[in-house]
Amino acid sequence: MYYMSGAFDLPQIEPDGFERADAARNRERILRAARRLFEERGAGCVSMDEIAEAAGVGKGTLFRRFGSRASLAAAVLSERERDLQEAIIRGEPPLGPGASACERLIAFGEALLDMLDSHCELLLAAETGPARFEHPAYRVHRLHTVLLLSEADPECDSEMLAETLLAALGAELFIYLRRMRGIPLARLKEAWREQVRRTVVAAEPV
Amino acid sequence: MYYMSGAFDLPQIEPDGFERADAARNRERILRAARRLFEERGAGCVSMDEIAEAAGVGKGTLFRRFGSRASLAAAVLSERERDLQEAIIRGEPPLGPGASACERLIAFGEALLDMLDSHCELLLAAETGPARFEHPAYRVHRLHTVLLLSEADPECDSEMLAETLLAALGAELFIYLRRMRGIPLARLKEAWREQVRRTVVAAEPV
DNA sequence: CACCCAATCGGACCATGGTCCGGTTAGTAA
DNA sequence: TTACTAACCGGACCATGGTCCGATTGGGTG
Repeated sequence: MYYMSGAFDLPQIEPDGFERADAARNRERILRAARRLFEERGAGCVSMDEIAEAAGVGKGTLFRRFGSRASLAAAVLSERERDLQEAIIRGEPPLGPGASACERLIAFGEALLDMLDSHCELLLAAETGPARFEHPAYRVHRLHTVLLLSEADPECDSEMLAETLLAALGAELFIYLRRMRGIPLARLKEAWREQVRRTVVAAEPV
Repeated sequence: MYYMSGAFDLPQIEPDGFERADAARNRERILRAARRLFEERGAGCVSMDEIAEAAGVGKGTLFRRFGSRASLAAAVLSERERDLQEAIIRGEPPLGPGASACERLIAFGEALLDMLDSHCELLLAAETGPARFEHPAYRVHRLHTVLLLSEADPECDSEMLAETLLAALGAELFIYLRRMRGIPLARLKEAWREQVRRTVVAAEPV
């Protein structure tokens, strides 16, 4: 297992690990309200004011706890993200350990595409702003990809290749291809498989 | 030459090709003011109100002519874009016709990276919003990539591969890698070369 | 229980991208 | 030159993400 366990939580602003009772209560309220509204009406059609009101909380509180809209969306997604990370670290092959690096990378991308398929709006909301690439979730995806690429080809510039490969799994592109172009999920997956296969196979020829 | 000449202009809203004298004058004013302000202070630090004021024009006019901030940024970039398209269509190899598909694709990406290096903020501004992938400039880049990929490997799903390859040249990722991670332009170019080489070479082995 | 202070709360406030519509004007036709 | 109209103009207006700071309160301390 290459990762240090516990390093992948998706923390909010919890500097010292202590949280006052009212703060904790409000955080839960906000998350519940956000989850509900996002699901009911689509993440793109819910304003922060609405979430604050639905949570029975002031706007200031909302933003102090979660910092930004993107960050709130990420927090709402964190359960799903945790599941994915769990499957990557300790799950069955091909997503988890045991399969070849190429197979694992393909499975990882497909899992991400599945997640996009069911939560694309939320992911899109989470992917706005320059902090995107510094977010713990993205870091994990990147690290995972880098390690798999290095395993497949120790010579390659895995850090860069990981970055360019992951760019293909962005929510904006996904939504465009699926919604505006009507491309089926299966074709996106096939394209990912092909892309990974070519990127990796060129190093370790069949 | 695969493209129909003249199809690559980056038109604003010019429904019937006629433009009243005052309208034309204002459009020029706006473009000049935008170009100047963007250059002076960076595209990220100029608001639409400021541009309107600098152009001596009302906000309504600004938005009617250019539709959105992204669109205005694209319009300001259109000269550069036109040069690039010219070089692709009629320029010297390896960017223009005459080189192999792989070489041309590499040269194309490097040209785009150069453009990003000198106008990343403007490109970032132009790449916001869902209309991004429908913009004439992006369409041209996509078409060019698709055709080169098909040429290199007629069997591949060139439409999808083009989309995923181009995702690696997005302004957001570029800015993150260069500014926050401090990665030199040369390394980004090398990564692009490698990515293209692997994608294409897997089809037509050396 | 009384006190205290740091953390928290919440709503007024701000900046900005984008919309709307009543008033104005460029071009045309007589 | 005049009259007419479609297009254009511009600034008031709106929605929304995000900030600020005075008032409040949780919870440890004596």
